[in-house]
Amino acid sequence: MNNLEKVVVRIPPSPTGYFHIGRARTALFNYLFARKNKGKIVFRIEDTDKERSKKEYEEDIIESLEWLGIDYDDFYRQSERGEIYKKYIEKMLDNNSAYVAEDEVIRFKNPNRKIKFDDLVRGEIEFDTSDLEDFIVAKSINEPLYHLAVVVDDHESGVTHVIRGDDGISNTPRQILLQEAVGAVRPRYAHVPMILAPDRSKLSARQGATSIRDFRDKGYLPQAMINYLALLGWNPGTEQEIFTKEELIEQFSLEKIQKSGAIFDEKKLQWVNREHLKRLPAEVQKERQISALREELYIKKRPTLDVSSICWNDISKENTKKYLEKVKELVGDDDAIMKYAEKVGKGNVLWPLRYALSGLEKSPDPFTLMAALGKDESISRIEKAIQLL
RNA sequence: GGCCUCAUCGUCUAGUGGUUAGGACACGAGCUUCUCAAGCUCGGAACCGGAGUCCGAUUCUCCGUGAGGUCACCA
Repeated sequence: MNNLEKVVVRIPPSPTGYFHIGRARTALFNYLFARKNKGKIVFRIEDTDKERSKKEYEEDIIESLEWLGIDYDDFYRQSERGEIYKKYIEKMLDNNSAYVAEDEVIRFKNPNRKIKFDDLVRGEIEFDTSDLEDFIVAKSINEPLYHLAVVVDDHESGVTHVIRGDDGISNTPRQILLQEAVGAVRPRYAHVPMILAPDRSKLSARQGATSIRDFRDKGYLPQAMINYLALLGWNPGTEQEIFTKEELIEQFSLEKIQKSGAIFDEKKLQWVNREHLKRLPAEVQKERQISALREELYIKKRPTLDVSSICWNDISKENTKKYLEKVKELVGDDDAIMKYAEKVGKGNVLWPLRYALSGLEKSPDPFTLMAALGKDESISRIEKAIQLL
């Protein structure tokens, strides 16, 4: 790449399913690379297959990209570009690089030669295309197939870098052949490894959450999602693990992309998410925590308390009862409760209070619990504990 | 099966022709009167195998093995 060339990348999903994390990560790498190099991003919907393409999926892809914060500069659908493909098919028929076979489909005339290309993440890769048959480029003059549509669109959009999943490696020689047949410039290729399921098999919907919307629905932060996705198969060469989007753009480079596939680990995603949560303003954190808490079982349904767990350490039942009665009167005034707790011993008051509210040895702090439960329910739970004592 | 690609802790990874092979997540242990599903400290845990090159290979080469991808009128 020389300095005069403007980088153009593409994000080309096919609307045949919900936007999954593998495609999202490839989209992210394209995004980071383009933004880092002040380039352009073309977002195109590959919907040449009319049977399998659905509007619902297209909408999901658009929403998911927006949620992740991956924006783009140009947008189009292949289904709206029939005239353009037609022009190229005619050209190929004219220059004899394609022909109409007996079965009426349009086939590419394979020149059967060796194709070598320099992959930006894997180095030199060579194929012998005599292993391939005369593959079909269009069902008819008005119905182009994948390989042709990709080559034409990349050419027309001036794409300079094709950054895609490594399942595209074996498609590359075919596409290079087509580029030569229609007189298109060959873009630079970068094949990134795939995201794998825990058993190292291909990720599929059967293995649980795999689409971006699943993670959005679970409450993950978009900034945590792109942070974690970026780290799967790429690293900055330093020990930094938590990044803002701007930092990712700043530090991204294709050279640091890994060659082998990576297993998606939700545990680590959870950790990255917590780290991003900590960086949010305190009020926002509190609000999020409270609304997440309301979904918890022990908040929805009153827990059963174990009498022996109510008192803190060796504090007597009588004293604990006294503390809880005082706190009961103060519910609604967190500062007053805290002041009281500091006066008579924080653990003496806060442990039984927290336990009365949650019924758990470990839980969020009592003030957050009260906020999630509301004043009335908090008071009844405290009363219940007092009764037991 | 043909072709292509890949191979460091359980997972994500750093790294080098000579290192106590580093970090993070997860896991285990311990500590902590409690705004405790947290925090802190400590710990166990890896260079797929075999040849070759070399004074010396985890690192370079070759061969195995394993894994993945791809071989559609899908993309």
